[in-house]
Amino acid sequence: MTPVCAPENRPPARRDPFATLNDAQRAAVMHGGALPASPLLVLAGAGSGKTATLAARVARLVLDGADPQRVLLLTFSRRAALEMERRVGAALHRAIGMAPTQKAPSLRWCGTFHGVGARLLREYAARVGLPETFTIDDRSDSEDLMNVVRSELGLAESATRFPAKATCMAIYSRAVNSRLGLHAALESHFPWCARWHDELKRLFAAYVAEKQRQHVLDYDDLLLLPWQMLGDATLAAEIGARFDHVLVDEYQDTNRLQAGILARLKPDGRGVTVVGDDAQSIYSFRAAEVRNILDFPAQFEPPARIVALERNYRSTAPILDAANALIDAAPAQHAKRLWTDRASATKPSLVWVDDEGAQARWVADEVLRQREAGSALKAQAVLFRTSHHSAPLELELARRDIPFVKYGGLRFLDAAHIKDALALLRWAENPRCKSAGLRIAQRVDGIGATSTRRLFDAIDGAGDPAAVIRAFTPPRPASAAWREFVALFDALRDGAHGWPDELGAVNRWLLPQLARLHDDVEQRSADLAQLARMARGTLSRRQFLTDLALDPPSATSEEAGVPSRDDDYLILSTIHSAKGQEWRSVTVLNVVDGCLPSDMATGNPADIDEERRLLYVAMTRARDRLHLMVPQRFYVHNQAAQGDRHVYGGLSRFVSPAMQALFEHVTPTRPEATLVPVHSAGPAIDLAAQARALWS
DNA sequence: TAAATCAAACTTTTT
DNA sequence: GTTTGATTTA
Repeated sequence: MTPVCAPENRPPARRDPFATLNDAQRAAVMHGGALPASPLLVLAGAGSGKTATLAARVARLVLDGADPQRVLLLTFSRRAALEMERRVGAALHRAIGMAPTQKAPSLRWCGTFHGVGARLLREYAARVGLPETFTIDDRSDSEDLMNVVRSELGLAESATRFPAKATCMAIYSRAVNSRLGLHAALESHFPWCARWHDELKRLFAAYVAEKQRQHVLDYDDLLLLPWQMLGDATLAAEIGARFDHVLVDEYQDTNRLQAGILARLKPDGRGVTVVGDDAQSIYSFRAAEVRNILDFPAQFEPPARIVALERNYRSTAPILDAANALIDAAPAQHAKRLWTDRASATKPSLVWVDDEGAQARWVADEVLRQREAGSALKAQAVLFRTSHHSAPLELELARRDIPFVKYGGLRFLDAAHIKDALALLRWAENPRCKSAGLRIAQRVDGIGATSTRRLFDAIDGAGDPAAVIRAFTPPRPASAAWREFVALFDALRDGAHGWPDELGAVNRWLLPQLARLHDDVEQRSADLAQLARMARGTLSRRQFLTDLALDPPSATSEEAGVPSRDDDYLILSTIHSAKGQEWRSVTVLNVVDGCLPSDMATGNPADIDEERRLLYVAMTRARDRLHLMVPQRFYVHNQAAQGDRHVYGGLSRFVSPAMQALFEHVTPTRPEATLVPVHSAGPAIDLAAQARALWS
């Protein structure tokens, strides 16, 4: 974690929690004095104490009399929000000299744009014509709904293939979040779908109508609707006046819609602080717009003040040199240069291994070596571009009994049985919700697609959807099973079991259905029990569903296992999920062309630049040790055209010869001599020619 | 006629 | 391992 006390290790002064800040940090913290100040942009390089500075600024504002209830703090993830709240609390404790047991004033408005958006929409629902009981569809629910509408409009049967549901959703989302509209979204990011413009427009209109009919919001609505709400001058003034200070973290990863919300909330920028680093912008696939941070200062008259945090407290000089060399090759943006005084004789290493198997073995060896040398597993992380890149390593770790926790990729909530349980709750909460209903109805033994369609045709026209569900006559063979389901549904509607006990009833009903459909009921049953445990801390079904939709558990085993708190485990994470974190030792897998940059992202120069920043983010997570792994050969699964095959990638194009010189080169000795060096000269004998000669 | 069952394809990154 | 499409079964 980035230290609040700078490395000089001065004892923290009791009444001045800011004594340890460096000059730039202090400037950011003190900017503007007590009243809402002119806008401020803090350019915070990797490891420059960004979180500490932002937390200190909030603490300073509160000490100077700001009302914590009137501070809006927007973060990128719920995890970052919690961390920020903790740090602000700690800084206040130190400043006021509170006992550690005393609670610091809590920040009521600290969360993600989506989370805060959902909250505002609930509060203002009545005034903007929204049903107060709306539920939130996650991305896969939205895709399912898009698929339903797509079929209803007959687009699935087009002579030439119409974009798949996920693509349709991506286009819709891009059009909304970029605020550029359908035409521009297609031109810039989906040119191969541009000829479907008119059909897509029709599809999206129907999709929106369907959401409204179902009292359902998707992720994009949580930004779009607040933005539209703030388009009303009266509401904008009223809501804007509720906040004296608005601070936004990770501003480089906001999209135009989010920037629009900020602008409508605080048109003159008074009291606004944004923090970020354009070199770490890695979310453009989610329509994040680097221009937000680049153009921020000039939005205002006079322009916003810029403070750059350039001193890196995290990494050793050789690691930082390598990272700087990498990012220097990127098109110049906000100019800044990270420096550190953490000298070290240890260069980062480039580790050349034969293939992914050798990579997994080497990493496991190295992890154990470092642990023997006194570095806890938790202080070490292995990062990778895509979730499945860690699969061989996970096997190797399991084989050697090395515990690990994986962040990113497939989530707990993505498992089919967990979705079933949540869909059941969601359907009880909102019987109009089709993505939930379609899923659940078909879990009932004897109910399939046709019966479900008939059911929803009836629901669509009805005033009381729950009554339709109760009165529905299923096909004869399914009637007993349906009665059983309706009994559960009614109990959930009436709150007969109470919250969170009703999850027990849900699981009792669901398990037999799962047993019928899958054969690994044990694990699924354990997952459902885990879900029930997670529900314990929540107040109501609605809150539980909202929380989970907006803040899914980020690690596959974060909530799953029962690893006691002091257990030591290795961290595995996608680079995206590693944002904002740091470890003593970082190993990056598959630093080869095709993985980094991903072959999915080699389309245009902007995509390549983003892949470079991704590697930059990965490298700058390291404090003392950094290893970039270069398997000479790696396996590609299930390619549409050729099936599984090996690919000879070679070192990532981002690691230029000049940059390579900044690394130690490690070539583990090979156990056997059967491995073919990739860069050997031409073959001395030509077996292929001999084989051909047999038939000529 | 509808549901269950079986075979085949598909997996970037995430609020 | 899940989702989709095709075939078999009630």
